[in-house]
Amino acid sequence: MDLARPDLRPDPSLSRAEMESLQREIAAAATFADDHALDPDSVAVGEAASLADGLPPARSDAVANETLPGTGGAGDESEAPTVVGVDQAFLTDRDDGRPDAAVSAAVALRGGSVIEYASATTPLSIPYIPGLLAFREGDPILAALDALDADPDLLVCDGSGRIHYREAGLATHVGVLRDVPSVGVAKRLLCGEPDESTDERPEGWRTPICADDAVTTAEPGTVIGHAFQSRQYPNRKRVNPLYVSPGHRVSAETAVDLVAALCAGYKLPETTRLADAHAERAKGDAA
DNA sequence: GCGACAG
DNA sequence: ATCTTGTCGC
Repeated sequence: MDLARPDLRPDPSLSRAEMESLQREIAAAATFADDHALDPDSVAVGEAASLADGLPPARSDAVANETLPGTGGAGDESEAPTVVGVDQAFLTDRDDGRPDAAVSAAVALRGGSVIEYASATTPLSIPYIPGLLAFREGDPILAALDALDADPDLLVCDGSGRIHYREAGLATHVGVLRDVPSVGVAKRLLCGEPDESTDERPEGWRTPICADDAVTTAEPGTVIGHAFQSRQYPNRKRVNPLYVSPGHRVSAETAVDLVAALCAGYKLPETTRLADAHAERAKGDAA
């Protein structure tokens, strides 16, 4: 599976206490600061993909991904970073409470357009438990990333990163195991407290999420993410904000700037919309 | 015991 | 997350 930190890979038979302990190690190994200075402008998506008539085709981008013989290879500044969105759908046996499987999708974007789709189907180990989501969805996500040829400069995960009881949400978990910059985008708040009320805020508005008593590994008041109003209707009922947090190697501020740049008129960033749609397609193909 | 709890 | 119909508004 090519993990950057194989020592932190969860054993399938961990107890709950062991999973929580591993999360503290993962959080300790995580960096909640910008080290490679990903520029939000370089990942910006101009126009939203229209999911109405199917997913957009993956643009062939083999040349840009190739290392030319005799050339340096690393870090071509003229090329836009590869941003990979991951999401999953689940298969349930209709018959009698049979165990289900996760269908994970990874979609790679460069310069605002899709360059590759990948997916993987993985048996599920544990049920959903708040705070332990990464132990259910982590391996399936890694499997989808393994199926991807492109190598990510940034991962966008469906769920929290640092906004987590032990600062080790799904985005942090995956980011640390692969040692790749990552951000978490959640539709609901797991823990922490918004600085200001999130009611009826205009598009583009944001406020810090500060650690509260539920966050056991951080001083109360530590900024662990942001609420971000990515979308708002002019005349209609309110839209809930997104909860954006650093996964790994990204600061809270940059995380929300990156997600803002990846939004193109919908509540969810394009990476998430496309990964969600691809997971549904793959699920349908399986069934 | 009660409340809170990503996907 | 998943199971599902209609409904409102741009």
